[in-house]
Amino acid sequence: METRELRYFVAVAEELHFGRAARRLGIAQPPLSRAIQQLERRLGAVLLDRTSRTVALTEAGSVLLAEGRAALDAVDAAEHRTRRAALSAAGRPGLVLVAKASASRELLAKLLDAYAAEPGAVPVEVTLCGPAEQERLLREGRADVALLHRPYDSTTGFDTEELGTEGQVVVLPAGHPLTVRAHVHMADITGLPGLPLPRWPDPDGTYPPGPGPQVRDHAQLLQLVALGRACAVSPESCRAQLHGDLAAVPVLDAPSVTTVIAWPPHSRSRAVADLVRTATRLQ
Amino acid sequence: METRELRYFVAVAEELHFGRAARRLGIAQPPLSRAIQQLERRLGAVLLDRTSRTVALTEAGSVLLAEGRAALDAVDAAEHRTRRAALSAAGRPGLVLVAKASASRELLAKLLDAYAAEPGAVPVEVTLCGPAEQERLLREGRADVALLHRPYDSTTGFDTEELGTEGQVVVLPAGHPLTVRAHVHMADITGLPGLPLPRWPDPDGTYPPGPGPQVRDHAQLLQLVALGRACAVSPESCRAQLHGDLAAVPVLDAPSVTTVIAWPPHSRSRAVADLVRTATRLQ
DNA sequence: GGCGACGATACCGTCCGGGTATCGATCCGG
DNA sequence: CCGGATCGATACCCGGACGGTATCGTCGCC
Repeated sequence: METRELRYFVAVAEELHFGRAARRLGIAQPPLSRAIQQLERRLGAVLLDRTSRTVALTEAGSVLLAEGRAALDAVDAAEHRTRRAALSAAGRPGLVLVAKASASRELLAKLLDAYAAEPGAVPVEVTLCGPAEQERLLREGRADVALLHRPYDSTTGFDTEELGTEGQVVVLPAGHPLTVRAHVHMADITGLPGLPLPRWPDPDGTYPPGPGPQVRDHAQLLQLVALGRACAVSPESCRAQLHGDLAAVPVLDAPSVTTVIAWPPHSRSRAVADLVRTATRLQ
Repeated sequence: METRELRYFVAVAEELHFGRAARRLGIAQPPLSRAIQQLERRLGAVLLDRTSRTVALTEAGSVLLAEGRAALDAVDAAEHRTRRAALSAAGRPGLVLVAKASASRELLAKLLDAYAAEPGAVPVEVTLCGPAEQERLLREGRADVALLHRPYDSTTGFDTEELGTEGQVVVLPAGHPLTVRAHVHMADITGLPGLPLPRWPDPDGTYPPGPGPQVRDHAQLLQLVALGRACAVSPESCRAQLHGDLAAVPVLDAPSVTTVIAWPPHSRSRAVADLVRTATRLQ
């Protein structure tokens, strides 16, 4: 199977419309129809049920959609990592580490300092981004390592090492009645009048339906909490980032959050291995 | 990047010889040279240092070799899984489970029975193979789930659930002086006169140098032990497979072995999920 | 210094991927 | 019930990319 065929199929499977898919791919519709037919013939499988009005995925088709996306990601990753390897041979950027903007600044600083002190350390570029984006960057080979937070981030398909576990706190506007409590339970804060929990985007960038404000990152969220429009359940370490308008109370029954360092398997890079080793030795 | 280019590059990178690589690919040498040049131009990276006498991988080249192999595996996997999905829609084979021939028959039987009793269970085909082969089958999409043994098998890039941990025993010919002991340590059995530990093949099928007989599977190994030509350190559960000529003694300081069930990430199959859930509920 | 091995280059034919035009089927409005 | 619109499939044509053969340039080696 050629990646071209895969790209074509994925486009059609996502659009469920040959015309739109062809436009997205920048080709005409007839060659696309032909390519899909050829692919089906070669695989000996019907991938799409099509009438002249509708296109639907078959069982085999949805398997190929999922697997094909992963395969295309792997090919893209190979390309990006090769380019990056060529550049870093010619000079600068050694490693790209991606972390959520809300990640513990303390842990990150400690890690970078400790690694920089290692013999043979290479320059580390830090990319901060919203949640869910990290996974994509790592999968596509635009980053070498990521700091992820289980159970919120999926570590599926990556190698990981645990760096530490912490409980969670609820972040509230200063002066909220609950802030006098030594601790609370989840039941105390779900459905708090006027302070809904926020909605985070799904991996595809859309928001699940329901109440609560839509947020993209932690700074936005804290802003909303300070404005009295939301409350937030976050790892304890976020307390270091709270200012006077905000208060935090431990939530006893919230799932604890594990910070992990994650990297793509097949990574043969000594730099990644060194960084991971440094990270695991931190505590 | 097209998979054709990747396949070409991987062939050259493995052979380090354009002529041989071309023969392996079934094409002539000039088109291969051209294809590699094109790839290098498109990537903007030198992948191979070549003189008219030698070919060597650059840094970027070895990155592309590792990443490219993984990407090609992913593409092959997509193809195989799609074919299998199309077949299973048309009838039989539901899941392929791959286990080492030496795996605990007891656990395997329990798992298969329990899963078969689940509502909506599909037929499970069991493939037994030597160690290291499982990883390949799973990665290439020829199998859906595997029973692996940490730390011997690499679970890199797979999702896993632990099924249980057990200690190890040393398997000796019946009547050997050590068999009267209640337990031993590793130091007692390394360098045992006339009873070396065997050598297992590396993932590429070759054997590491050193003393000790070469073995491919557990049955071979037990045969050798019974013949008094080797001793073996194995998980406790192998005791169920020992006959009169063999004896087992616990090894206190051998690393304990964890049996895990592993499956490829992106697996959206309900059958795999059911089987895994069944497995984790076993104990 | 000449021979042999090997990768690069030159040149050519063919097949395949992509384009335009059109068909056939289905849905929808009147 | 009919005509237009929409959408995927088919027919046909063209250009470029891929593969093959012949040959060159270079390097190592006897």
